[in-house]
Amino acid sequence: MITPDPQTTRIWTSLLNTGQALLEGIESELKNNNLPRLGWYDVLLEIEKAGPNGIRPYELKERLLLPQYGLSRMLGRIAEAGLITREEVENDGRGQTIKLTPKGLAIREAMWPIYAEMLVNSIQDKLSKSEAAELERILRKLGAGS
Amino acid sequence: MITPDPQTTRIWTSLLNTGQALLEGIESELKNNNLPRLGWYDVLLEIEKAGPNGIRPYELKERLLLPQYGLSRMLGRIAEAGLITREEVENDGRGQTIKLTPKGLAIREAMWPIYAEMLVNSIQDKLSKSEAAELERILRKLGAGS
DNA sequence: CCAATATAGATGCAGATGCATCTACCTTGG
DNA sequence: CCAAGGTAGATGCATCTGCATCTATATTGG
Repeated sequence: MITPDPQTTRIWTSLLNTGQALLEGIESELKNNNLPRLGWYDVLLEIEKAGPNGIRPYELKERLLLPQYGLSRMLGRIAEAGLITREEVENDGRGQTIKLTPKGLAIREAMWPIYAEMLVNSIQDKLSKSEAAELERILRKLGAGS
Repeated sequence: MITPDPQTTRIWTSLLNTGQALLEGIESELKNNNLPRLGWYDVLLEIEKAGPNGIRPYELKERLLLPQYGLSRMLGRIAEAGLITREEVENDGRGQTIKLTPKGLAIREAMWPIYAEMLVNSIQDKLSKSEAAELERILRKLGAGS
């Protein structure tokens, strides 16, 4: 039977734990500042990047690799909070166009400094330049051709 | 304002994505084989390691770093599935002792080959020995003194 | 033109998680 | 001995996720 090297197991657990710990740290900082969860950040940013014409949910889904039902409900909650609007689409009766509201933009911008500071403190400051490069390279290898 | 190096952001996203992808891969393999989720594995293994005298939930909580309420409910579900028993404790009327049933042991053992194979395929085989060592070292640095 | 099929998005249901709180029991200081 | 505080574990509530399925519209092959 195939048995992984103990090192492999250690890598696996610390990969998962490290990611989780960082995530929880960021989430908790956001919550302390009465800001939405990190998941919203990516969505808001992606909508913002799409520009004033807005973006269709299915495009968001593809770009962010979110499951369709998850995105659908998240957009519902984000819209509920007044951070986006959902408009009907001209030539496709099934679809909708998502646009950022000023409030949505403001919230996204308010999240960034907190997010950024956590990234710097928890990752950047802990690694040398060469370690960072090495880590990036190895993670890319792990992700590739899964 | 503090702004992370783009490299830092890339590391963060691929750290999270890689971990998520591996996790989903393993979970999905387990599900394909009608086996429980990975979360149960750790719990079952820890109970198994505790030996025939069983283990108290609060010890499990400490060893696995699970939130108390999460563990409590998870033990409920695992017991429901007949994989563990919960007995009263002699000298502590508040507590209970968790023991693995034969079925619990069997399930844990059935999960391992699948888990193991995924670890080998998704991590071990993708990295050279030195990359693995380097990754382990760097992850440890990231986790330390958070 | 239209039946079959595909696509966009929503939703009912079950399971899981976080948070706060609750109950029951135990320990300790006066 | 007992009141106050601590510890073990459970649970109500809201939120979130996965899965399957549903509705509505669009596209396509005959």
